[in-house]
Amino acid sequence: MSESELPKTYHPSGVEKDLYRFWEGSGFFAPDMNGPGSPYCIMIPPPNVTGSLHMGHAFQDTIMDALVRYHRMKGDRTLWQTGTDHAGIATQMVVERQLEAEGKSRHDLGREAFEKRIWQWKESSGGTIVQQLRRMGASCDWDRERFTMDRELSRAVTDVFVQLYEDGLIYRGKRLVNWDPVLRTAVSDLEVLAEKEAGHLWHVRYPLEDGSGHLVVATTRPETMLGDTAVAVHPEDARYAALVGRRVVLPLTQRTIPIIADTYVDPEFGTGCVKITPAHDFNDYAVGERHQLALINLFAEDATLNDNAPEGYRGLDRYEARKKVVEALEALGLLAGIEPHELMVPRGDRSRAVIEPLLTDQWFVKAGPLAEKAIEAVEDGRIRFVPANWSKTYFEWMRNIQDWCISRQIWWGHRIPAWYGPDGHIFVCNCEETVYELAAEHYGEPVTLQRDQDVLDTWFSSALWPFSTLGWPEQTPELQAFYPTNVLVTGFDIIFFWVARMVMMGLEFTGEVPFRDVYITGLIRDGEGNKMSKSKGNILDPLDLIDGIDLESLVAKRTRDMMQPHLALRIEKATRKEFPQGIPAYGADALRFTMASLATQGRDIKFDLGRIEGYRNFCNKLWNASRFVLMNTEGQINAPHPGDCFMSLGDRWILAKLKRTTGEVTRAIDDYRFNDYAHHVYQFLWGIFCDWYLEMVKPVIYDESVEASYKIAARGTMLRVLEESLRLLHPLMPFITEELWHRVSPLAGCPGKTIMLAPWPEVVVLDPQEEAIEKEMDWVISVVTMVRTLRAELDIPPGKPLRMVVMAGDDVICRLEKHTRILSVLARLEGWSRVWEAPEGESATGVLEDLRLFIPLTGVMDIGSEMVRLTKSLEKLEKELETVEKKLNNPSFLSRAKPDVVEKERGKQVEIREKQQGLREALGRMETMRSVSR
RNA sequence: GGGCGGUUAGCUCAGUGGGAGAGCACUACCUUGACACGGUAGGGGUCAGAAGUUCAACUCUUCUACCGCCCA
Repeated sequence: MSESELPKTYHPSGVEKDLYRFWEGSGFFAPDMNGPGSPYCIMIPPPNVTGSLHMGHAFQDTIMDALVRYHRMKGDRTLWQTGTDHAGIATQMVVERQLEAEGKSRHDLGREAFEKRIWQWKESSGGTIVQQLRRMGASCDWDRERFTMDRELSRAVTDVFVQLYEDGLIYRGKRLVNWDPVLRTAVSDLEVLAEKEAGHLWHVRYPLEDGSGHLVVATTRPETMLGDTAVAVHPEDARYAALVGRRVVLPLTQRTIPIIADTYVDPEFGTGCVKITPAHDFNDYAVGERHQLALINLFAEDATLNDNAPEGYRGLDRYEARKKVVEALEALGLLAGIEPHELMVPRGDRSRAVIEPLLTDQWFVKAGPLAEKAIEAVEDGRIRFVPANWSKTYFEWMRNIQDWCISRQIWWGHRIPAWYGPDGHIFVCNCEETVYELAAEHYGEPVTLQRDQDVLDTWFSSALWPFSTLGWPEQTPELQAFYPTNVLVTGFDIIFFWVARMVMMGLEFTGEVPFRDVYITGLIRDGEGNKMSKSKGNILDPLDLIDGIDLESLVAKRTRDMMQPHLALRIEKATRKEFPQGIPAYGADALRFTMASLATQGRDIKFDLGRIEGYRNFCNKLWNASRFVLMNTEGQINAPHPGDCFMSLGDRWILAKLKRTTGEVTRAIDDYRFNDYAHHVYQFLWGIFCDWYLEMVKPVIYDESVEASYKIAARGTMLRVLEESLRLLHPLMPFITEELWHRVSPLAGCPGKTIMLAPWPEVVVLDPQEEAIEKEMDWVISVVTMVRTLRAELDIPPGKPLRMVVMAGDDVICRLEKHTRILSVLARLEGWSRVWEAPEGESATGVLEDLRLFIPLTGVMDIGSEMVRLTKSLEKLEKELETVEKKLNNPSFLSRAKPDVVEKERGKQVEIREKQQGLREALGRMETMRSVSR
């Protein structure tokens, strides 16, 4: 729709999808590898392939896209590398659930068929999130999309594993790890969430071996007592000092165990006497190591009791066993008491199962040496956290880093490149054929090898993402150009999981940091500040904000597939109350702008629907402003670069303001201050361009008596300013700016295929002349505002034209003469005349510096209300004067404060006094008038 | 227990060593030829509390209260 008029309201749904197709189809997202610009690269934190877009993604993707679009416009060779993560456990669970629905398990299929099935699933349903990303307007280079299980990336994973193994940084060992008994795999400590839950504290009597009495131990897990190998007390606990070194009989078993002293015990907690179960508790494990205690592993991999437990307990689930142990103790009279107790329960972040510390053979990355280099990189500033405070969190974790358990007992993921010989000898190799040769060499004859069944933690491959996606280990042109990348945008919740590990791996394998800046975003919460979660039913789907959704669909969506169906009713009720009309379609631009405007550093975000509505309105405002500009310029002569002599003060002023805004906006983006970016561009377009400039233009282009050259200059200016501000806004609101730019840019004399590749406006400092213009216009605006205020406060109909009488010096009169047209139109004045004394009759009075302004209102004015108004103003001024004079009467202030500050206060004093003077005179006249009329 | 952060207008939040800001909400008026998803004007805050540094503190320091997050 080129020549036809724009509709009165902006409808994002009508343009977004087409524009995105146009961009993607035209290849605008790809970097020009041979271009002259400096490289700029952002790696997307690869979303989980099973995932769908949530508010956190929408937030981070907005920021990344804004940065990328900005740099692309600046002429940088810009790459936004995208892709997805294979999400081992999550993906396996999705497909297993599908199988379950068919009445099958993955074991029925077998490993190979199961993996094939996952690939099939990935091809058909794995792309949800990348399609949703497109709806956000994300300008990633889709041609370079990667998946962590791609052959090239898998090769990088294997190479890294082999090298770390050869360098002694990966080892296999039997250690206590976090075990998920439902998924039956090890998980890393980061994948375990400790949650407060209600439980009990059982007090159990352990009889002394010599029958001379008993100790009472307190435990939250009585079933593990079957694996106790000691009882511990604090070495300085006088109550038990005499008992250390003696033995107790472990109830329900035939064993006796020692009483040991260890500072780990908190004498204040419980009885000050604790049981030590080294195979089932991380702290006890450490105690056991210090005291060379035996490890008795009680659990099978599904957390049922194994043969190390006494007969009668074997095969029981851990909670059944707990019940039975407690009953048995009670029967023996060994249960001293039970009290309610709140404890931290470790749960798997995927399965929600209670995690069990379990002794198993696993692969580990020795993190210490890697962490040292990673700490240095942040210390010496090669990597910078934004906000800087996050570096503390990073250091804290890095300095207390634990070895990383990287093996998982699942099927979906990168298979560990390790083989076992007949005698258990380990061969690690990046090539299956070579490993047999190695083994043959080792044993002196060909042997059969058993490949390790485990796969690697998904985060292992994610840690390589910044370079594996660019082709590493090959030295590709992409790797040369784009690594190290410029900035990583991510949430604080994965600093440990991902950021820290990327730094370690990046430094180890490329010798370089993976990124320069790490911009850490807050968490998006709901309007009340709660985390958004399915079970709370307070999730907002970014796509629903873009497209809108009716109430019934929203309710259905929020209550679908509930883990706890009883919550559904409550969620439905809350949803109906919060969104009685459903959610209107706000469009991607409004959502993005909202995200940016809320993106203040170092703070979580309560998502406020009022904001997105406001920014939808902003879109509409921009749309209509453009509509106005187009209506008045299409088919007209519009000088693209208007000759100076025909430009009005308004024209020069808006250009100066645009210049200032360009500087502010550019600085804001460079500093990752997206809220400032949003604010400045919003303020400029709405508060300055629409509210003042376009209103100033109207009299010029509508008034037939105005000479054509001035009209041309005004039209040219408004086109130029609109065109340039569309470019300033484009990184945040790509769709509407593109749509408008296609119409505006040809008229502005700078047509192009896309605003995406139009140049970013140049930052230039304002010259003194422009600053003077700003001041001049500020004054005009003050006069207009003063008249409007008088009109409003004295209840004069806004449409009624007024005559203004002024009393002022020649220079002010001269100024007024210069700006008569603007003043008359914007303040709705019929005209004005000069006087040398305040007019006699009834009139409203305003004072601006040395300008006295009177609006004669004979017979119309309510003298009483004018007196109230004047008195109020005077009271306010009196207070202001008081604070100013307090300072000026303080000798220390005069001597110690900076001269310009003192000068400023003096100026204020003069200004206030002038104004007081004028208002007092006016008040005096009112009083006279009132007494006369009586 | 250790670490980090927050407390500013009714709500959501910026801000800074020298005259308290925005958006939304609110009040009054307005179908003015871009826009009622609009216009004009306006009301509203002892900047959590206390002490200190300073000529000057919402801003810097210390303490207290409350709220939140991470780690143990």
